[in-house]
Amino acid sequence: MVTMKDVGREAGVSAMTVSNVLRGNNNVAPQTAERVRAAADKLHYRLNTTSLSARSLRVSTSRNNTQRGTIGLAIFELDRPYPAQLASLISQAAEEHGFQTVVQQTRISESNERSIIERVSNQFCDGLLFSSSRLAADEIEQLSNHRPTVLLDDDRPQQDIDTILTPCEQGAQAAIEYLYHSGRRRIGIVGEDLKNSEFVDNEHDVRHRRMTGCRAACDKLGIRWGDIRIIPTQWTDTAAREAVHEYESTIRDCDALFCMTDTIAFGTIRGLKDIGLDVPNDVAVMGFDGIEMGETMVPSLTTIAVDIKQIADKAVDLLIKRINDQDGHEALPHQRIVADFHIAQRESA
Amino acid sequence: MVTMKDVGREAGVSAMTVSNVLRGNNNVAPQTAERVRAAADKLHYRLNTTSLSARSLRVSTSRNNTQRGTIGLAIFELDRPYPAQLASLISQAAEEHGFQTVVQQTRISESNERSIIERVSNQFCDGLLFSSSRLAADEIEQLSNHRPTVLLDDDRPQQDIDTILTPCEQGAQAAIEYLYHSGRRRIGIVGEDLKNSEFVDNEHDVRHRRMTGCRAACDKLGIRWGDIRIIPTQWTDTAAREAVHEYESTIRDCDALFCMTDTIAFGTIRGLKDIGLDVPNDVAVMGFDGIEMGETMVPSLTTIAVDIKQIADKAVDLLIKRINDQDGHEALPHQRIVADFHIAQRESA
DNA sequence: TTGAAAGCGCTAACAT
DNA sequence: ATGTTAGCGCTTTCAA
Repeated sequence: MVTMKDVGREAGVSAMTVSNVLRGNNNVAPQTAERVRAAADKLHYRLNTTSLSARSLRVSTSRNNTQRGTIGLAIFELDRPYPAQLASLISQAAEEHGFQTVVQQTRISESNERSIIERVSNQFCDGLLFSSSRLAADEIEQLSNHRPTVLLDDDRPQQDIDTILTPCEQGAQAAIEYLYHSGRRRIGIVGEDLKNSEFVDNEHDVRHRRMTGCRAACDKLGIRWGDIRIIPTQWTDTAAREAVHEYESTIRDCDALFCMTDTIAFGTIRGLKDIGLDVPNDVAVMGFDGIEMGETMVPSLTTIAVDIKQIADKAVDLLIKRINDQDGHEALPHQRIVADFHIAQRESA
Repeated sequence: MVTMKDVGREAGVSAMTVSNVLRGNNNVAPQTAERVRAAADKLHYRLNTTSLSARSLRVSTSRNNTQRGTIGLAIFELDRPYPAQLASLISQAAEEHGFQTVVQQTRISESNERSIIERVSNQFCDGLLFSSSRLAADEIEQLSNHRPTVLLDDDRPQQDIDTILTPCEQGAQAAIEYLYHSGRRRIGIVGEDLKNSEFVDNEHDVRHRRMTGCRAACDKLGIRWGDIRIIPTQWTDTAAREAVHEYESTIRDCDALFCMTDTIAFGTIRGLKDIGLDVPNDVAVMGFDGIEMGETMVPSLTTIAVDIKQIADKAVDLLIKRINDQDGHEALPHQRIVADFHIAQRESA
């Protein structure tokens, strides 16, 4: 690495003069400055910014105004539409505040999450955004050395921490009611995943919360919960498609299916086509999330369209507030925000 | 800011002992270590990594044994299937080598890319993966302080740098030939984007390379290039759908459409449905990329299925080799690798 | 098992 | 106009 000392030696001046020249201080003789610039150029000198910050921590000079922060986002999957869209929107929201976002994939593994915090977030992020974390809030608190943190869709009752939630109960309830009011009476739910109980470790899980909404709808509408058909599947399109095949007889008994995510709905519609059922004539299909793809697909997807941009914006706003108020002067109480949604009424239901 | 000195004072030891405890060096008495940890916790101590790197620039010894590396991936969009899948696979490949991946979205903006390198990658990444970069290789080289870098899908002829490419020419040629050999004679191409020429600044652009493949196929098959219909559109599903509407008369003149990406094909199929054309009976549709969604959609998408996993694996392998051989002892020549593909023959063509 | 000293690259403050 | 000194928070080295 080429240092200012090296450049100084080449130009026959001290490192200090090099520093002055390179920062445009006008207390250097023009011809000296020219010599220094030539030397820097020749040696391919680059300012080492890390050493800069060591000083600027205390000094907080002009340079600190330009240097903005970094947000770490830990998300369970990068290659599914919902988390991908969320990550993209968060990245943009942060950018508008002058923050850079670094995204990391957890694959819903605790050890991955630990590694992310310890090896990356902890090293250089000013704040953390954790989507569907497996870690308890106090462990995050510990591992992250008390960095500002906002959780996404983690509704476990924990000690003070900010969290932003998708409207699981409300949305699921609205979906069932929508199907019912459009005249459907033999309703099925695709997406409970009892086989995969390792991921369902508490009743505050997204899955459970959506199920709770379904039950609430049934109670309200006077449907016996036992009459609802449940089609279990993992939360991917291919698994959902296979589930439709596997549970064909159950499916054929339904005139409407509520899928716990849009991705599941996507696979479900494909599965229905495979077994010769028409959407929405034979079976109405409804999703949950409101991913962009739902509008383009054939048939277009009626769904609980969560305001994903709102989630991104609020998460970033809140996190940046926490970052700027590290010492808790303002003592904003910890928030629990539930995002808005609307029913995107399209072709599939 | 709380420093090691502060923690040391609290625990009644020197800063050095604090450093040893916090890095897990086992040359500290257990009860002393415990006291130090308690003090650090109490004071909410945070390691200041900026000062770290100043030293480790030169030293890079023990840190590297225990701590594995970090790869920075800069990618143009997070919420489109192809880049999302690529990012996910790269992240997994890196994980298998014990590397953590941090993903950042460039939105194809030069200033974003600069900011990513300067503010993040440069600070703590051992190597960089740049997908469809707008920056010239030598600028990356400069900005990154000569960190190991592998480019993805950037075929500009540049001074020595590794690059991994999608098989644009070969794949596009194969697509046109496939359509021709299945009996289609009125072929259209969806996805040239002449309006958006700011992004087409050189003939080594992915767009141009795919077009080149199409021309090669025409030459080989004896089709006059002028007979090929071109439907311009931006590379998103919604834009493609609108393009179908806008160019309806051109479209109705076609019996086959080659779309420059799967996402475009997705929107195109929707657009065709809108104007009452059946896929594949009225119009065959073929895509390019091989994203997973293509298999599930209705109709399932015949496409040039690029071996995305291969791209991810090779990129990560190569980058890690470069990282481990920083001083160029082995002098592996710079690579230009073109990924494999196959034709995924499905319903749409 | 512990800590003192030196120094990483850079710059503010103070000489010369 | 130029250079010297000191010190940012941390770690390596080496002495106690």
